[in-house]
Amino acid sequence: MFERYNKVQRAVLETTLRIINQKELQATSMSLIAKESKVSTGSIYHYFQSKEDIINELYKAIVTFTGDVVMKDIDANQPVQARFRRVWENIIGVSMKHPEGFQFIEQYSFSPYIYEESKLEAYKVGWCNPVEKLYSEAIEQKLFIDMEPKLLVQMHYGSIVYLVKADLQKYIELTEDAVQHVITSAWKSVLRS
Amino acid sequence: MFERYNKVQRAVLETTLRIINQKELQATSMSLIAKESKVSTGSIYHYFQSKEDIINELYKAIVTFTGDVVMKDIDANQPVQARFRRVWENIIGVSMKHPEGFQFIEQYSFSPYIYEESKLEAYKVGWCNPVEKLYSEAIEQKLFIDMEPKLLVQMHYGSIVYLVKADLQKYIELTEDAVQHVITSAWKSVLRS
Amino acid sequence: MFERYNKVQRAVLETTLRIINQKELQATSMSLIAKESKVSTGSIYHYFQSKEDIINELYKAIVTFTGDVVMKDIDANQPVQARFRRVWENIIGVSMKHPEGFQFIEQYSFSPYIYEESKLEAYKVGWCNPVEKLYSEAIEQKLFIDMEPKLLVQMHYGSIVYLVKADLQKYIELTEDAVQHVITSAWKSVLRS
Amino acid sequence: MFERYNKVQRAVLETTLRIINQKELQATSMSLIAKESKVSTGSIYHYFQSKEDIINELYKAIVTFTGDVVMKDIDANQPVQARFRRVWENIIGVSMKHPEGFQFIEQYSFSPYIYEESKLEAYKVGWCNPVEKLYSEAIEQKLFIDMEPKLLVQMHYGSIVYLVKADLQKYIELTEDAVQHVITSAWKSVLRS
DNA sequence: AATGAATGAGGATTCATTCAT
DNA sequence: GATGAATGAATCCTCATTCAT
Repeated sequence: MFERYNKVQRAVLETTLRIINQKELQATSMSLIAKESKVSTGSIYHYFQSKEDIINELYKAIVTFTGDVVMKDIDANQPVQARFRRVWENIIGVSMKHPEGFQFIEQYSFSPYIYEESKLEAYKVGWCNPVEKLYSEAIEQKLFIDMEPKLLVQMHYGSIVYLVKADLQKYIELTEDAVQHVITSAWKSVLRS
Repeated sequence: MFERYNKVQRAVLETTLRIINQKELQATSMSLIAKESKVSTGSIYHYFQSKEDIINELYKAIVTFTGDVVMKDIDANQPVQARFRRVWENIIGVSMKHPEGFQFIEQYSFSPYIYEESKLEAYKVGWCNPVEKLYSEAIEQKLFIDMEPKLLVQMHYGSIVYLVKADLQKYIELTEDAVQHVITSAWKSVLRS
Repeated sequence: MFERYNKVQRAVLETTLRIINQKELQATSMSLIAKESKVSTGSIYHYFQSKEDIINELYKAIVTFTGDVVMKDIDANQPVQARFRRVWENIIGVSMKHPEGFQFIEQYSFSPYIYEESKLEAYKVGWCNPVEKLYSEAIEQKLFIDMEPKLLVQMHYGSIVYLVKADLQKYIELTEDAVQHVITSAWKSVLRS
Repeated sequence: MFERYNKVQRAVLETTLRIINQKELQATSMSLIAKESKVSTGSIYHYFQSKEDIINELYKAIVTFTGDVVMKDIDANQPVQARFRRVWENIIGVSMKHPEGFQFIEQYSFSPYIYEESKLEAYKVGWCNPVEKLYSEAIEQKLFIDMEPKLLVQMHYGSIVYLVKADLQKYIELTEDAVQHVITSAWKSVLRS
């Protein structure tokens, strides 16, 4: 997840992600990060400008990683439906495989702690934009109802987020079978006629 | 929203909700709450056990209020589809009418700051349980696909949350027309056949 | 010296003045001030906005106090020479009687730690302005050479400062007799002819 | 100013002097010195024992330099008055030509940061001692009043310091003409009769 | 009941100094 | 000799909580 970073940065980012999921942002003190990552506070400040900087770097790294995973095996020559299934399978897959990353993004993507600039950068490298284009294509092909693609993507992503969250909280169990049903539901929900 | 509380408690809860939405949990200090609510810290601690207690009380109050509003005009004699529409209309309506309450619940419902006990209590008085029952009914009537009602409700609520959030962030515009389409989509997504 | 302040503020200001003279600004930490003044850091920050604020308050308090003492017994009806002697006697007197105040002003009146605003306020309440007026009077009466009064006052004050400093450092001994000679020297230095 | 030092030491001393004048001692960090002087912290610590050591070396270098400049063209055969004028002209001249050096000495000559040992060494190579001897000579010749030469020199140096400071702060303007008047004043102030 | 001054542990951050390369 | 990454004690300051009035 943090391949592009050096050893120290990676230790800090991994530790921060872990602690922030266990505890909370306000309980995630620099001294705790230092202790758990076995990197002195001084060194942390050598590699990061501030606590905010760590959080933002974490945010960008996770969004970039997720975007890559989600779009990796999407073949533009395949029919829309196949790509639709694959994209959502990938999003669900990466979310469940990396619950800490998923929860972090969930909790902090609307927080003032994340700079507007980070969000813009994230939008460029994330899966959101390509998926919106896929929806546009489906609308043009008269497959999907004629609504704002952004809106439809948010609607479907919201479903996914809440299902994965509920699964992580053990409120429901999101089996492989359920995942397939859910994607089918999403497909049906926006189908024309 | 806070009718069941006395004057002082109401002032504190209202102020806390306002500040926490403008700023953040960590920037919402007791002294700021005291100053803005014109209640001394001493008095705050007379009516609430701790800062956590205020947050939890807020959580329970909002969930209760929302549950009441959502279920108020639901008539068990009406057909499932009518109740389905009305429920989601109400949920969207109350969320958009009380954005601070909505955002607060969104941000803190998964936070360790909210005690497990508060969440259980919220479940009892919130709209979640009755809506799950409505879905059960629809499944029994062979209207809806045969999946765990909890799962379906989460799925639909996730859609709603993300659309309302996107609207509040001015990322999309959730018009009255769009709301109707969205509810139709939700209905279609779980319809049998 | 700090009559206009309350008990806590006085303890903090007195302690800060003492430490800053013994040590230095950079060695005068808030925790040391707290420990020595027996006021908790929290309380210090209740009465002062910041460390800078303490230093600036100290500055203004000392300048005000010194200004009052210096100008207290100056009678505008007395001849220029009598007032001249009395003013410089007072300045030397208060400087030697309150060496910590004197040294503090000496060390920090040119420091960026003292806000421009504090300096302006100090100028209004200090002895500098009235003494410059006395010099103007002496120049108008053709007693003193025709030079900028500000310049002459600086010149004389510099002498005094260095003599008091040298005395405090035990480099010289500034006896009562020496003081009288020094004032006579200052008088002679600017006398016309 | 730093001819007796090697290239690295010179870079460090020059940079430190510049920064310390712009900012302050506490804002003059080793890392800043390293960055601005383009000498690594490791190298700085190879040539200097500590930060204090740099400051003390700076102090000694400036005092030595100033002493040399002030006494360079003083001819013991000239009459006392000529030497008196020349000495003070030189002191004012070097102070105004090297304001950073002047301000540094001013600020730190009474600071605990400067070791007692540095001050003693400075006394040996500075202009203070020779000028005191000049004053002794004048007293012996019954030219000057019979007071401690050290005291008189401090008195006159104080005047100069305050005038130069006031000029640097743009509080007054110390023209060439004013300088001559000031020296005349100093001369008159200690003249017998 | 109400007040708000007082507390001090804990927060983020800096910086003189060391040391492996 | 030269480098600059690493260290961690110490910095200023905040804030949840208490308690005398």
